[in-house]
Amino acid sequence: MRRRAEYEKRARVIKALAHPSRLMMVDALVDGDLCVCELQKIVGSDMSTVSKHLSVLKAAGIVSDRKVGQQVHYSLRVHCILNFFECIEAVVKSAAGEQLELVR
Amino acid sequence: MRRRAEYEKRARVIKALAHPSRLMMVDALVDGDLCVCELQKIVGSDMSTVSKHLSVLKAAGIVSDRKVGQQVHYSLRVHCILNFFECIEAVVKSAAGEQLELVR
DNA sequence: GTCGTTGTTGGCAATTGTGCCAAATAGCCA
DNA sequence: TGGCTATTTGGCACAATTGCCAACAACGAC
Repeated sequence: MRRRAEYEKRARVIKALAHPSRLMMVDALVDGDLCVCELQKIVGSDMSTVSKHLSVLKAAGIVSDRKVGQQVHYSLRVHCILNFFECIEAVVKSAAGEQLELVR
Repeated sequence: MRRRAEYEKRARVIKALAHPSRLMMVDALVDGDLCVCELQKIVGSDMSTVSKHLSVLKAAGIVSDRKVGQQVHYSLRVHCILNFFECIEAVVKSAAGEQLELVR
C-alpha cells in the first residue's frame, strides 16, 4: 500500500483533468501544439477563462507552453493521456449499459 | 471533434477519481472486493465520510456494491483504471523531473 | 511612440466539494 | 421483540472551483 502523500499528488493531476473544457483542450492538443486563441475557439469561453484553465493544466504538469511570435503555444507533455481517455470512456459506456439494465 | 456533452460525461467520471481518499479506495479494490469497514481502515476517515466517497464512486459508475451478510461490499466495475494510474504517475514523475531542471 | 493583437492576472459572486457530528436505517441474532 | 452491528443520510460550517469583467503586460507593426 502507498502513502497518502502519493495519492495526493496523483489526485492533484487528476483534478486538473476533471473539467470538460480542460478535457477538450487536452484532446485537441493530442494532434499537435495550439495557441491559446485556437483553444479558445474550441472551448468557446472567455479568453481569460481559457487562460486560467491552461494554467491549471500547466501547474499539474500536463502541458507546457512556449512563446511563438506573439502567441503562446501549448503542448501535451505526456501522451499516455490518450489511453486514459479510453478507460474513462469504458466507464461511461459501462454506466450507460447499467442504465439500460435498470430500464429493462 | 466531439461534442461538449461527451466531455462533460467524461469529466464527471474523472472528477469522481479526483480525491486522494477515493484514489486510495479504488487502488485497494484492484486486489478484490472490500467492505466499507475495511476501506475505512485504509483511508482513516470517519465512516460517514468514507460512505459518501463511495457513493460518489458508485454514481460515477466506477464501483458497484452488494450486500454480504450485514456488510456492504464494494468492487471495481472497470479494471483499466490501473493503466490510468500508470499514466498519472508518468505525469507526476515528469513534473518532478521538471522541478529538478529548474533547480539545476 | 502609439496601436492592435494575444495572453495573463486580480477580484468578486455564485456554485460545488469536503468532513464531521448526530440521527436514521437495514438486517442479523438472541 | 429488542438490541447490536454496519452503513447511509441530513445538516452545517468551511474551503476550493468556476467564470466573467476589467485592468494590465508583452510585443510586433506602423
